[in-house]
Amino acid sequence: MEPADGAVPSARAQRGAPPRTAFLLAQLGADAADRFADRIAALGLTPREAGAIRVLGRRQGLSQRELAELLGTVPSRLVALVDELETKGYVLRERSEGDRRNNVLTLAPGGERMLAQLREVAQAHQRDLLSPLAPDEQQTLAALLAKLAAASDLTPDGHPGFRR
Amino acid sequence: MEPADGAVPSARAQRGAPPRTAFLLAQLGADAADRFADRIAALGLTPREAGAIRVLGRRQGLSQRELAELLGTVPSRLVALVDELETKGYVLRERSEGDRRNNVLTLAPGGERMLAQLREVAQAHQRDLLSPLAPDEQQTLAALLAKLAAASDLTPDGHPGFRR
DNA sequence: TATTGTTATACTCTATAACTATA
DNA sequence: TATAGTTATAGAGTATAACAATA
Repeated sequence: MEPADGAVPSARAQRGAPPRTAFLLAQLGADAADRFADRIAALGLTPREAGAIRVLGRRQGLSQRELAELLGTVPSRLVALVDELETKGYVLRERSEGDRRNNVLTLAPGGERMLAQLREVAQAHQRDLLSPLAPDEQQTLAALLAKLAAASDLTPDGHPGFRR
Repeated sequence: MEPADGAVPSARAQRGAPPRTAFLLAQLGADAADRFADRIAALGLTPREAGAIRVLGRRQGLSQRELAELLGTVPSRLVALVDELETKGYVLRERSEGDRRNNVLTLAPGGERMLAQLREVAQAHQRDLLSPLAPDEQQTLAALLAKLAAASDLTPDGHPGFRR
């Protein structure tokens, strides 16, 4: 009862997934996050820092509260994070002119360069991660994961396993 | 090679997965782990406790060092964990007669009952998690994840996202 | 001397809530 | 009074290494 290798013998298409599939998903997801964390550690970044840079690359001018919301964290935790990114030259933090209580966060030139490096690292990471699968299998997996994500209420920017 | 439902236009089968697939895997895996943690919290268990019970259900008589190894953690962290499981009546901790330095860990009757409950919870969890997918899609996903897991060096008992 | 379980210490995270400055 | 950012404090979690018992 375990050919399950070639995938989807249509005879038992009714059955759904074998018992440990949700466990596997969690295990592989955590492993993927760990491996990505290792890669960006070589760039001197934590997963959270990388996440902040990635978000700011798409939406410049956020306030710290807005960024905290998008990252799924709390404003007070952003202080040290932005401090660090600022001293590293990746992020600019300026007082808003309209409402001087707000900070306006933008990517510094160094942040843009780091973002480009991050994209390359992410690409290499994904290539290695999915290399056991053939290209068409990779596309199938991507489509199925996208379907699951669409059905859940995960935000595109939201934290993945950014707990490290 | 079947068009796996709505996905995989075979014209671009060469291309592999779209850019954010590894990110999605990490995000969905973390979400799955969180949701499972919520469910077993209703049973009064942490993910780590559930993992220990699950492992002991398959391999009775482990020492604390062996269990630590299987769970991917450190012996000193097992002390409080086993203390808790013992007082809850799920695990028995006895001195080994052969080598009195070792503890022999087994599931108490209450632990067997809890294991049965855990299996039901895991089943419901997976059913809900994968419900956005049709049964044949679920099987396809399971096969692809299994292929990835086989290619990596993840142990069957190893910690998934058991960090909570 | 080496190993198992245990304990103790220090260190890192995190959450929570005060505090300031603006509005 | 309310809000954005900051700071402070306390709490949980973890790693590391010292320790006692046994081999």
